[in-house]
Amino acid sequence: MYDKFFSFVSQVVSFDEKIKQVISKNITRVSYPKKTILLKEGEFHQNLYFIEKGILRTFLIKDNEDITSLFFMENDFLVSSFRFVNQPSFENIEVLEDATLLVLNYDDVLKMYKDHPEVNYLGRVMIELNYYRIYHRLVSMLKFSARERYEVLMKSQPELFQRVPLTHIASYLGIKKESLSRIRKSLV
Amino acid sequence: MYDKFFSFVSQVVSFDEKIKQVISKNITRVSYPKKTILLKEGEFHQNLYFIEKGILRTFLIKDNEDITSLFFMENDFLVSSFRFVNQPSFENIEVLEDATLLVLNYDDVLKMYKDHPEVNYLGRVMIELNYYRIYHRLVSMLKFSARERYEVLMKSQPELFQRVPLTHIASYLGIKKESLSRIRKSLV
DNA sequence: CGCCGAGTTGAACTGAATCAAGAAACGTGG
DNA sequence: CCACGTTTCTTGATTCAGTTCAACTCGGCG
Repeated sequence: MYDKFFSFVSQVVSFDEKIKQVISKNITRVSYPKKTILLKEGEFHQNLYFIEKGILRTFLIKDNEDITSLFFMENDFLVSSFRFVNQPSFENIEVLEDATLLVLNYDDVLKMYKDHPEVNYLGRVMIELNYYRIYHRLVSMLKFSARERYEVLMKSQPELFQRVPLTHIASYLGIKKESLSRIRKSLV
Repeated sequence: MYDKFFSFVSQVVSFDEKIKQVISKNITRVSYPKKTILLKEGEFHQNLYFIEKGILRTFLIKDNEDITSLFFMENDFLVSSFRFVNQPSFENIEVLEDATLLVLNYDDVLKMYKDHPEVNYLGRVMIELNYYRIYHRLVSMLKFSARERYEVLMKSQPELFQRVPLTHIASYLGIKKESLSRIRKSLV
């Protein structure tokens, strides 16, 4: 049923059948077409998503400008970090490419964290990995120019450029789409 | 013995005496004078620090330039994120203000994570909070100008300006010290 | 076929960097 | 406790990376 999910997480923890049952009971599989908005600024984020297929992004609005903060794709876990501090989200979540997601209510997840140490173990490791990723993004903002950041992204995630509009990649890199366009031009 | 530590973590989990014993056995309290380098680029980070007193920073070197990525002060937990992926660190750790730290070997921590779910629970929550913090820094880099980032920091962490040199604050904000100086001048 | 969103190009502008020089503050040894 | 050297911070003049605004191209879709 959720084979892809369990085989992915088996890299981190080994779940016995019993715990797989428990987790499975809390999962719903849902498909959304692109452009679906899963969360709006100001709402409380209730869900944790595991992405089986597709691409999503989190984004913020500032002065009519739309800024992509993160992309999520196959095998990523998505929880708005506002959930960690129990505050309404300042960000939005959008489906960029038709997606099938495993949805877990985050309160259910917290309950499993308490009742089933293996689940909490998985949660800790996954967030450590996400932490590592965004920390490196932060560092690259401090350390690299726009062009360098583009080159790093191009090398590390070339498929992203095939799958999402350049506008979103530009704001993700912290630059304007015109600048991205010029950087790309200067590199052919 | 480690009252300050246990009273701080009691906001998150309630540890019984037995587990406090286990943890205490793995703790060493150490004091370092300012300017001590606790980790150098290229080394593997072995420790997790809980800061009882003092200030530390993580920083990177790029072209003879020194870039502060994070500050840590009282009640913060510090682990280099490279530890999460078992890679040598690209960053350095320096003591900025005479510090007393509780030191835990990270392998011991991992062992406690496996053997004692409560410890893993604490670990997960602390990293969630750290994730939230750096995510917001990342977002502020994408969204705000240098001046705005300065104002936000000034409002949220005014004590930082009393305790660490402006050079480090400048690189932490992603700007040069000259620019920080001019921003400060223009705001009096 | 025509519209619409996404991407490109150009010209002018601007926020922050760079380079260079001084001023102030700090701490270490006599 | 002062003196001297070192680090930290400020100021000015100039340059440059990336923005802004506006017009134009292209490809997809109704």
